[in-house]
Amino acid sequence: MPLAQAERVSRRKDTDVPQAAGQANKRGPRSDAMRNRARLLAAAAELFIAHGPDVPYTEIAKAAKVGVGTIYRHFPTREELIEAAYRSELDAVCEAAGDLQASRPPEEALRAWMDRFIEYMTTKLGLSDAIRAVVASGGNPFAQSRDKLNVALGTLLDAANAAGVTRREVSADDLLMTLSGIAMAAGAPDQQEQMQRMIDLVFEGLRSR
Amino acid sequence: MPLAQAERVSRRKDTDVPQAAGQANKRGPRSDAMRNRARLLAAAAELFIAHGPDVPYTEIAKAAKVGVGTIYRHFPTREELIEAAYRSELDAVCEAAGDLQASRPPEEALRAWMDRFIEYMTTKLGLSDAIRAVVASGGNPFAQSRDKLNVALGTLLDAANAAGVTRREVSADDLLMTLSGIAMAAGAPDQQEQMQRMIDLVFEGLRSR
DNA sequence: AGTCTAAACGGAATCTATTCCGCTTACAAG
DNA sequence: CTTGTAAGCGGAATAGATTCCGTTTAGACT
Repeated sequence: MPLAQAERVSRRKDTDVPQAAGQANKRGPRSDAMRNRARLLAAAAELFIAHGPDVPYTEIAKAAKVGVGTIYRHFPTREELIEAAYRSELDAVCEAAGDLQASRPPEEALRAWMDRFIEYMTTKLGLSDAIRAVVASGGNPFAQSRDKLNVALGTLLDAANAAGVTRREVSADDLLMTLSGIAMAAGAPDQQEQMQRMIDLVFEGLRSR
Repeated sequence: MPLAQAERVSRRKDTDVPQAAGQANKRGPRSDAMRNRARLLAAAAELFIAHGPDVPYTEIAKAAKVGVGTIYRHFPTREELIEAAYRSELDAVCEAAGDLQASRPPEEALRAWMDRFIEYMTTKLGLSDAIRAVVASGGNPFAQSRDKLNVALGTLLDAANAAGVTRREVSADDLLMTLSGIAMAAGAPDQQEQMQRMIDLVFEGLRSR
């Protein structure tokens, strides 16, 4: 049972290093490591599009000209790899928040973004059982992206709050997780109808009365 | 990519057989098959409790004195096996609906059952990433159980509707799926707090205004 | 009792995931 | 320009999942 998974050290300065605190941290990632990571990402993105998210690691490794071990080193789980490969699209979802906010009334903008997010989840991530499992599995669903998403959604939510259409008690993160849940539970992009109804349900719960 | 999964024929009379309709159906399952299935279930339940939901198939097969092939024949996915093994507990959840309804006002009963259901999901199913994935993945989350759950929840929902505390538009199945989603998204039985807030959110959406 | 057929079986064969570790290399310090 | 060393690497080895197919058997029919 792979409960505790290894964590790569990132280059952030003040991560919880066991030793003394506040010391300038070790060394950055090596250049070849960065090269490999980039090549891996490129190869993976290509293969995912071509053959779905279940392509064997050996294939990806071969395409990227690295050993399988290297994949695991950079992306301990398949989902992290998938997430990273799709990161740019997720970013687009986040950016959409700004546009929506600028072009529509708060309530509508919020709702539209919710739909957009779910669409992303079901389309891109929905392809894979595995990724659902991980998005689901506790801790840090979309790792780095979660923060960004929270900011995006938070903005919309604040606006809606300010406009008095939603209850302030609901946090962006709770809403985000609930939406993820819906995406996962509803499954494939069919189920469209049920999914809409589920979002409606949540949206209703969000609304101030 | 294991998208379309084989389906066993059940002994129900009028399942969607491709051939001519309304004809008395083929033959029932063979006696040895039923024996094996029962033994498999018993062995699996025991091993799941003892070693978690990830016990290798070979172990289960050995314990049940069958070949691995037989496991796959009866339960094409690990999750179906797990679900079947835990069926009785799920039934208990369904039955709880009756008790709750008898002992509490509709709104409270409904809410309590929602909590109960989530508890089941996170406790029993929450153990395994894999099962979340499948519960999630499209089609028929908990197969046969889904019906039973819908009936149970439906009863409570009807009562709440009758009492005027909830909006009639929300169907039991939509609610059920939304709850599953929450259970999956929230992950482990920690996250308790966030989960409660998410349920609150949905419950609020359910309430008539 | 004997025969026939579809259902069911088992487990070897195959495929993929994941770990592990000895070798290689970037790069900082001297 | 050396050299020391931790970071990084590859891929063989291991372990488990899943498929496949030749063999066995329940049970219907005679």
